[in-house]
Amino acid sequence: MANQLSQLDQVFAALADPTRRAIVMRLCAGEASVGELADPFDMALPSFMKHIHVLEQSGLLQSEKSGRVRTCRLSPDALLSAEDWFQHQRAIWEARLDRFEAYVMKLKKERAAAKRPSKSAEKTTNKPSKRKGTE
Amino acid sequence: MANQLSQLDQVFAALADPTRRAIVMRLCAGEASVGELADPFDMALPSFMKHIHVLEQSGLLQSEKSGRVRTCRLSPDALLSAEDWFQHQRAIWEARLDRFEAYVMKLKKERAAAKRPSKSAEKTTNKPSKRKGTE
DNA sequence: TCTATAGTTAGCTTCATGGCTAACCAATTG
DNA sequence: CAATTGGTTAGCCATGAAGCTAACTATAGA
Repeated sequence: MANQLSQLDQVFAALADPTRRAIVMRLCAGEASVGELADPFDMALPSFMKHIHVLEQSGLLQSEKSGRVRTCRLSPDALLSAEDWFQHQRAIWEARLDRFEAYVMKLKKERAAAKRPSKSAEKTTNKPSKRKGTE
Repeated sequence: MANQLSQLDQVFAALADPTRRAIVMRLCAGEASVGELADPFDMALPSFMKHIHVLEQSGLLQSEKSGRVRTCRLSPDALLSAEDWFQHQRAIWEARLDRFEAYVMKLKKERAAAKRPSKSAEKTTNKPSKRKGTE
């Protein structure tokens, strides 16, 4: 678990660079050699290889050399684990937001009840307001 | 679009640091002051403020000062846009994989047909394999 | 075998990042 | 008013990231 966090460090750091993000996007469409990958970029090969290495060390990329050509492919596990992190945070955030909404709703109701106490007062109708609206 | 990429740079770079990821996770549970946020970390306040600033500039965090206390909250748009990036890549990757699977399936069928041409080759078993099981 | 191709290694610059201390506002509070 | 609290600014330092060139290795092809 603590190990995974350290991998998250590397995955996010890898994806923070536009060149590396472009490489990942390209590899989503299928495997390619280093030369093919490097071609669209105006960059010396050693510099480009550093990016490949960063991606490989982060676990986002696997490569294999046969003859004199190294073929790279995406290894999606790291990508998925990063995506999971987002989904987890979003779940927590949305749960909190649901609670907050329920709280505001309760406040509104109490204020309304305070404004016209002639009406049936503290009704405390707990409307869940489940708001699953994908947004 | 190109503009968004530049924001992705900042968001991913911000999330590459475990301290900042912890701040984001904490803020998912609700807003907090700088002091409250900094408390669990063994770090001088100016250093910590740099992290806050990085998060704010990436668009992940909003803050507001009232009196002498600055309150921070998460602004989820940046988080969502990063999550969108992952989902987009995964969609492409899965589409490619489905095509690849279909291709392998076709190869298998052709090989089976070549092996025993007497039988009427199996009907095109189109198993979509929609792989929605990821979660 | 000779040459061109595809990567690789080594070593160098430059700049950003992440940390620190010290000093400095500006609100609260006694 | 004086002291404390909460944050801010300025400036320093060490490390690492991102780029380059030059030289090298090893395979493929003529």
